[in-house]
Amino acid sequence: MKLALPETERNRLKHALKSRNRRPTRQRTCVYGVILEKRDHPTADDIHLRVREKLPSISLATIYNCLDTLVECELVKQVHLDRAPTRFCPNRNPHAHFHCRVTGQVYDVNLDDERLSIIEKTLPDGFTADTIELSFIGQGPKSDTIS
Amino acid sequence: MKLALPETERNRLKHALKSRNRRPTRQRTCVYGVILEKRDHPTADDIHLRVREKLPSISLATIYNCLDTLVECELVKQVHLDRAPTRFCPNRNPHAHFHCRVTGQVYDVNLDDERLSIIEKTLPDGFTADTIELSFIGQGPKSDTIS
DNA sequence: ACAGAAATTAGAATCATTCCATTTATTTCT
DNA sequence: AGAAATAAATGGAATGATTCTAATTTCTGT
Repeated sequence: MKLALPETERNRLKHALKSRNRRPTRQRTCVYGVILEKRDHPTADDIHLRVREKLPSISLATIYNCLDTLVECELVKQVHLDRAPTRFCPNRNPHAHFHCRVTGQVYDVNLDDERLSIIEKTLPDGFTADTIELSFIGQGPKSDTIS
Repeated sequence: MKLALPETERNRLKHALKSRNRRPTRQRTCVYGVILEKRDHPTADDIHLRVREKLPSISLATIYNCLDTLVECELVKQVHLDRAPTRFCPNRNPHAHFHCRVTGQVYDVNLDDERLSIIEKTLPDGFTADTIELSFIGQGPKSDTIS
């Protein structure tokens, strides 16, 4: 069973888990590997399908459990778009998301410190945010129509 | 049955509906009134409870229908926080949301044009957004602890 | 190898939301 | 105004992502 998880990432996972007294199980490693492999913001279901190619008997509940753990460990972020199924993203840098109405694709949009601090300054006195979620909805570049 | 919906708002509703060939029903008027009355970002369920004080036999399905219509008419915006129940907001100006972890309260945060355009410029070429969603999660001012 | 703790599993339960078929209200036409 | 046509409201069933539960399996430390 090849997990194809690069050394760096495998170590990151191990350390993040160990520091929280969680075990690096086959399932967790594989779920993390799948998320890193194709960074297209898959849903839990997508991930389930992909992981099953490597661990055919893994259950959806386990996928959810693993994802919860990875999110706790801050290795993976959840992406919420309306009330559509949660998507998962291994990009650990500050970034926004762009949702294309036409293709349904989700893109990461890098957020530089400059802009980030401008956005933060929007908050009135007395408010402190530990998380900022920014998303754009519109038309992406691959959605050009022919007509 | 007092609907307590100010003239301006009542007209806004009528016009918005008429322009889309939708009818200004008692239920729609009342739902809109309730949302304007207490701007605390209620859920569909909250709204159901409040509207029932005026229209005791209104069904939850109708609340959802009315809300859909109001959203279509751009009189009301949906606010999504993780996968928690959708909340509704009659603030039609560009604004962000702040979610307090401690109290669960949701606040509107005004977004000036300046900042808005800076945020928009984050998008790479080829992307055009018609909607921007910005939310902050953290501690609000009323959540001070005593300890 | 053993005891205790942590993870995985299948399936049931939850719950916001949507769908459906029917009834009721509103508008339009004459 | 009254009838026909259209839109909306209604209750209940259905959906579907996610969470929970109880039982089994797998680790870890001794």
